[in-house]
Amino acid sequence: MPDAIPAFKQQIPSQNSDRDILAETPAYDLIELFFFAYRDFVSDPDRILDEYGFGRAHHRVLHFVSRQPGLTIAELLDILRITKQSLNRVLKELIEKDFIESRMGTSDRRQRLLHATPQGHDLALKLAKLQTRRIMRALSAASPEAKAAVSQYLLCLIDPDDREHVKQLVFGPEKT
Amino acid sequence: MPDAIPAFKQQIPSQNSDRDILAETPAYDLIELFFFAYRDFVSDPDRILDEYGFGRAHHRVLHFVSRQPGLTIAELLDILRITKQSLNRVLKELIEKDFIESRMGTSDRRQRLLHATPQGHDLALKLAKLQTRRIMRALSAASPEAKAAVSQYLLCLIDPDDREHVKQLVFGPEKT
DNA sequence: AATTTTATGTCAGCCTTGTTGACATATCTC
DNA sequence: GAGATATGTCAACAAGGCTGACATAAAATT
Repeated sequence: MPDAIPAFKQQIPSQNSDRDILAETPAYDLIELFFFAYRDFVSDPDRILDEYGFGRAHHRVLHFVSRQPGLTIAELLDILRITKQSLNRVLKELIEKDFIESRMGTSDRRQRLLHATPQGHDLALKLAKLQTRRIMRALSAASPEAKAAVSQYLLCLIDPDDREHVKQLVFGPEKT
Repeated sequence: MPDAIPAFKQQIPSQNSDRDILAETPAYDLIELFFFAYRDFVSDPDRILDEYGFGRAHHRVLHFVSRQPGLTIAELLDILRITKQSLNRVLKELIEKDFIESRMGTSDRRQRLLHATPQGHDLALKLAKLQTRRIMRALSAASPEAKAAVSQYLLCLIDPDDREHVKQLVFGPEKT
């Protein structure tokens, strides 16, 4: 992946006080904007999920299953970072209500390969479009390079150990 | 599709495909990156809060009270968008453990003006610095204009009705 | 002065979604 | 065949949301 242009990458090392201030002065603006943005970002889906008797936990599961047909339980647990008991509760409801189906693995028959049903895909898409509308509105108010900057920023907020994994999930397998 | 006002029904036909793609193709990358980034962003404070017997809810309350000494209950409820009962549960604990103190309002004695104690400010600052470290790491991997782009983006993700309010909270009262 | 509205506090109970621990089953691997 | 692995399930608990009802003091209105 393309690194930042070296000339822009570094700070001015001449003044230690600058570095200290950067390290020690809290970035209240970005901390708080992140909170408010996330608060509103998840509120759109919430309203619709309510109509189906689902919550945010159902949304996360449905989203990733819809995006990656054939996802296994273990992979899903790794993405969501919750316990299998927590996952199972919401997954069971999604299966019972016919939004997700669970097929036995072919190569390893212990695994469950999760797939969204047509109904499941519809709901997932509906919710994704809602959030996309909000995103597009925000991007359209910004510069053309904003999207790349925002993606890069969000990616680097993620724990370094996970970054490659997330990149694969989000942008698909590398073509190398 | 139901009737629309004819003149507004469609844009210039030549650009319809562009607009449709923008409106209809989900921005999966930004949706998912936002999820993963938020997941890790809140995980740093979580570890420390645990040592104090606090959770995320306590963090939010302490953060905004520490940032805005003299905040009232009503203002805090408006920021957090939770019920007073939910707020009261965590606020009571923060007051009992001497991280926040509640003073009677001077002009309106029904109000409670919330202030962080020295201990409260210390913890709030510690957590903010932790998150700032993550933010700075992410910004340093990006272009110099990234910070402005990210701020702008996050701000525009917020509900339009709230945007001015949040701007005031985050950037302070305008000098006009 | 009496009434109404507002800001806050509190009790009681419920829901969602996270947790831990223990145990069961089928299947794969060695 | 033995052990490891992927998943399912039961039970209990905790955090942090919610609603509804009711209480109090102080401000605002009439």
